[in-house]
Amino acid sequence: MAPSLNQLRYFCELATSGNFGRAAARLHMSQPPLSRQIAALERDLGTPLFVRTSKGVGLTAAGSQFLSDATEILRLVAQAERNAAATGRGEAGQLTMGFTMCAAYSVVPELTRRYKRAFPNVDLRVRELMPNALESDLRDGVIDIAISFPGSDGSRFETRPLLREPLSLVLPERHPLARARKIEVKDLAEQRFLIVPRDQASSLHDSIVQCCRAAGFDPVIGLEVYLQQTIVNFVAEGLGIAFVPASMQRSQIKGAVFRKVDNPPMIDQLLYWSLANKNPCLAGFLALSERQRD
Amino acid sequence: MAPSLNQLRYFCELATSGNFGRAAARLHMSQPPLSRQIAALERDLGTPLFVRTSKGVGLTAAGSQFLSDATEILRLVAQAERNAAATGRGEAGQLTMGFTMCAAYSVVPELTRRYKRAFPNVDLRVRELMPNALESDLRDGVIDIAISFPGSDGSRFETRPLLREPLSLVLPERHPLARARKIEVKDLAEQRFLIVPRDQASSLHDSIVQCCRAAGFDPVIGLEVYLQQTIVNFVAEGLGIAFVPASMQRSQIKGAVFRKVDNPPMIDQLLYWSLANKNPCLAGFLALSERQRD
DNA sequence: TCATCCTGATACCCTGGAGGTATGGCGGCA
DNA sequence: TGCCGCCATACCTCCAGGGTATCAGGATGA
Repeated sequence: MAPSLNQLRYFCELATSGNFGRAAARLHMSQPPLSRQIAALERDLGTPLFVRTSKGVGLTAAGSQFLSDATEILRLVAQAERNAAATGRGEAGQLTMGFTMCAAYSVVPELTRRYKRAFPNVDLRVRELMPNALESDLRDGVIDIAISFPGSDGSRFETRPLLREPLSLVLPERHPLARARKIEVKDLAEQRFLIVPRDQASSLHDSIVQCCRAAGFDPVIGLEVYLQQTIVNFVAEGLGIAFVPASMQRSQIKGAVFRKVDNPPMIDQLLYWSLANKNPCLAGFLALSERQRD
Repeated sequence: MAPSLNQLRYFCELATSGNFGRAAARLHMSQPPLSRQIAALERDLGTPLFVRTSKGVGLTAAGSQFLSDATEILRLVAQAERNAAATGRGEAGQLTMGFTMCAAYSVVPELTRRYKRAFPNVDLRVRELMPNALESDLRDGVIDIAISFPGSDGSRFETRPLLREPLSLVLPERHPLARARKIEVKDLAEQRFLIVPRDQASSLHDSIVQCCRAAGFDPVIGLEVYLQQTIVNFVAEGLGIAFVPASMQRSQIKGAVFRKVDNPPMIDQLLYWSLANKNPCLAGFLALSERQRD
């Protein structure tokens, strides 16, 4: 017969009290059942834990060994209770956030900082992913939250707008337009654009194309590039010009300059999550991201 | 209400089985009480641990957290049971052995080697002590076992003879007698003896003095020295000659040579222990030291 | 579409074990 | 020697935890 947790508690109290009567009082019970429980424990373990004398009890060698083990067990049980409760409330556990690289420059840093402060015991993990990978990872539960542009089909997920930011024009530093005091979209009609492929980030692609059309021309696509970061690098190398999220300016790339334009294309950063996701940490994150919006 | 160990067992089995019916079968119980116990556990912890579907159960985030904690707790409980039982049988725990330095050269190495092999889980500690300190340390429980010469008053303790060994004569290497083919005790009548004080090790002291008297002279005491090891060092320095346990030869001291003599003084190494000592490891040690004698 | 079969939950019963009180036996102490 | 404090034992009570029977709901296949 295995020991019960109550027996461990009784044992620890008796070991520290050194006397059945006092231990029983502290345990809010009478002395005889305590005697019996300790006797049963010793019988189950197959060895005496206490030496009984006329003025109390002392630990045997097996008793001291068992005292340290039992204390540790009771500590862990209390810990496990707290852990489970905290995890259930979303105050502990693990939360994985996926985002496209360029979101990392705008909302993600501030959001993670605030979340870590509000939920210090949650293990927050971040993953940088290609925009089209976010959807499958979100569905499969690889990530709990995605931060990205409006996608091809986000209808399966819940969304919340996080940020609406203008796109900035990025030019090679020796480009003639880099010296202009003011740039309008129609000035770009003859330029070669670097742009993300439509199947990767339709909203970003479409936003740029429609902005050009509103200015009276169809943009000339020089090269299709997946990552915003790479686009900026390629612009710096003189491969063309591009519209990228304004927050990309924070990445200091030598050879590329950023310029504002009138009526620029706009892009939304959205928060995606799945209602099927039962991670309790999710609720805390959503509450926090909502507060940020206010 | 705190969880019970049974609830932890039920929880772990259910978490691995993934289904109430199968888990109940493996636990040799019926399904309804299992359902109730799990429900009670969840109520006590204040958070659901499982998501129930029509084809089984899955863990929530709190559930996975609790699974790892509960598994660890159950492992520790089993471990604690084994520990206590082993300690009770003297197969684990701690045993402290005290001995005089010169015993370290004869019986102690072999004894410790055999004990460690027979009881690998006992933490065997050794202490080198002055002969007269052994008695008080044994009485106070600082050491469980003492190995020493017959003392002034060992009557309070149990004893068992371990070894009876002759004393060897130790001489400075340039001493005239060092070249003699044969040495008798009476040849030493004019020599200055280094000897342990009588209050430190009466039997060793008396054995030497009586051996000399049997050869017809009272030994000339040149210097009284506490430790056998120091005696050998002082002989090497030319301060006198001495009788020391033959096993001291293993300590290679430059400048000292050992010689056998006819009818040398003999000395016993005794094992001392106290009946009041309840350390379960003691019995194993005694059984083992008895077998060695055979 | 409905019967069937799986799932887990609920209602009710019954027994064993844990706690309570009263008391016994024993050693230390005045 | 009688008293006091210690722990163990005897006996009672009650409820927690297990059992059986059954319900409720979703999947599945004829």
